Amino acid sequence: MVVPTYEEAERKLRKYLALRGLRCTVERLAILKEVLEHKGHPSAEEIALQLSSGPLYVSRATVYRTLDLLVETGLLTCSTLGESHRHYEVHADHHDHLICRSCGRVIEIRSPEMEKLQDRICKENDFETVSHSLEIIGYCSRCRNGDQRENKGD
Amino acid sequence: MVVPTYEEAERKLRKYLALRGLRCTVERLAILKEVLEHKGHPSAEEIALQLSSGPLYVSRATVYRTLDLLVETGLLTCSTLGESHRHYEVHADHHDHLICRSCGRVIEIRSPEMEKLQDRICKENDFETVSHSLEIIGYCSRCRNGDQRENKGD
DNA sequence: ATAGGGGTGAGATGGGTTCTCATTTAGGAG
DNA sequence: CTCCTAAATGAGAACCCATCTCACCCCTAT
Repeated sequence: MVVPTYEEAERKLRKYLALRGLRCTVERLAILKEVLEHKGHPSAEEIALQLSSGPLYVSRATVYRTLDLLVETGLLTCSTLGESHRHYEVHADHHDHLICRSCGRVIEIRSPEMEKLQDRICKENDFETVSHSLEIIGYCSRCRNGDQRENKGD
Repeated sequence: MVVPTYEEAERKLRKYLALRGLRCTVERLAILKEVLEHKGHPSAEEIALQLSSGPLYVSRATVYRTLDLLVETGLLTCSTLGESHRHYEVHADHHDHLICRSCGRVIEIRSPEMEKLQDRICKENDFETVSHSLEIIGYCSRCRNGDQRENKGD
């Protein structure tokens, strides 16, 4: 829905970099494009792997540095999805995650009520939100109904 | 509030272990006690460090194994608090965390409405909850009012 | 006391991430 | 267009957190 096109994202990135005297490199653009095109919640590793099958080699160090940068710009968001490493995704409309412990499926949920409630809680605590993440770990409908086949949609 | 005393916790642990033919060792009790006495959200590292200044040496491996065990028993809960490693705390009434990006302070919040809303979302998605965690990253009132001194209550 | 299995410590191992530093390169000044 | 400089990259080491392996220890039941 509010997922930005690559062009919009690139424009935003260029602006962010220019304002800070940082450079817009082919590596940064390639990484941005890779995440935008990835359907799912890729890890840094996955992005690096994907890129390695493309025409431009990008080192691991650069992938990590750039993902951090893209999170700072607000173009991406980062969450752990119940695992020990980070997953990235395009920052569109905020949503939360239901994570199935059995098959690994990640269900995205959007709840305006949840957002409103969180805003209220922050106001009550005089707290200024930068980001927030709600992760619910459990078992999805498919797995609860005995359909145990692994279908990692990630 | 519903924080168990050490005696209650020990009793619960002994019961859990006995039921499964596992042993109640001095190391396990020492780690349990250490977490109960820690005001905050210690990491495995911190627990190990704390113990090392006590009379009983406990290896890192045992600290990690035992913390896992204590989470399984339900005596502790585990969350990342926006960092890359785990933090543990006594499992009392469920609560969520506001984490200050500036000073590291962790504010615990309890919201029955939030719990209810989460239950509803899970029901709507035919999802069975095992655990859930809401973490809000931002800036706390103290830091927003220019009081930048670090006061890691952790 | 003895066997058997759970528990521990030491250290290796592993995955994910960050750091260091020499080299390359973007991008503005001339 | 060329130069210059600071920013960015790549290679690999280093790091941190966590787990695994395995020899040894020690309960507990027989």
